[in-house]
Amino acid sequence: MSGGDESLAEMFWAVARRLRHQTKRALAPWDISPGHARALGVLMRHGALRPGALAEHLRIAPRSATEVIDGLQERGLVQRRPDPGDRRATLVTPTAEGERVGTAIRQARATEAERFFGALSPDDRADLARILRLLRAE
Amino acid sequence: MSGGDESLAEMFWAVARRLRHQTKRALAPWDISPGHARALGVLMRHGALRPGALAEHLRIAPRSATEVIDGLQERGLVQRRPDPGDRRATLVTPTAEGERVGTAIRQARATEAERFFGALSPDDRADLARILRLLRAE
DNA sequence: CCCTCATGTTGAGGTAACCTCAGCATTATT
DNA sequence: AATAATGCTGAGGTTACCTCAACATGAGGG
Repeated sequence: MSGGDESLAEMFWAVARRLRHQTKRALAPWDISPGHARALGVLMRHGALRPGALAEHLRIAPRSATEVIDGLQERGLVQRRPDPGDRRATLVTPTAEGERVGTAIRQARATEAERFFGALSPDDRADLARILRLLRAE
Repeated sequence: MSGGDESLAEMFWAVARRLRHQTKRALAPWDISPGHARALGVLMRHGALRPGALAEHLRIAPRSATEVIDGLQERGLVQRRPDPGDRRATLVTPTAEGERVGTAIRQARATEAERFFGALSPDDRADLARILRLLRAE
């Protein structure tokens, strides 16, 4: 029983590593780090966010969001503009280029995920989804 | 179809995060980083390793193994001694304290994994194990 | 109205975990 | 022997985070 569980965790991490490498490969064409891609994704879903709010979504310190935004801005993927409602604050939005890249990344990721989990039968996928939901919820 | 897969990946990462936090909690009593714990585990399984071999097991650069070993040595968990068969080389082994801590960590981790995956029915665990094996193998 | 306190962002500086490259001591090959 | 390969580590760099303090602005109480 407990031996079985130990190897469940091990197998889980082995799969996680494979999935991580694969997503990294999927990102390679854009030469963007997973962290930056994640931030861009959040910004695309929300449209405009203050650095502090972005930090919350990414679960990093506000100061660290500043750096992520700096990086994306250098690449021309996002822009800062003053928040019209609060002159302390800044709003960050994807640029047109950012939208383009973000969309392409989302699609590439979906394709890679399809390839990854496509190895499973539809039944297995359904089982996996159900079990993951259980493990996530708790 | 592809939508289902996208969220499979998302769910997978959500579970991974939960599992990671939990293992970190399990490690807290020993105030040791996941990386150090992993290295100690490898050393316990192999008995004595050269830094280079440890690096291979951990999939890091040889130079980085030196640093991991430095850290474990400072805490008194491992020791270096010259390789009797090759005077260029060094052998790294857990100290008595290292064995003690390593064993305790292994047990704590097994207990935590039990708690984590214990939420599943035996059937679900079997399904998960089978599916993870498929995803890992490929 | 003004004073204090809270909030939002960022500069300065730090840490952990990795990396490469070069140097030194050895061992292996020719 | 001389040359090449191997094993470790010093020096120094990168990335992705962190905390703490400064500064500007906003909000509430007297």
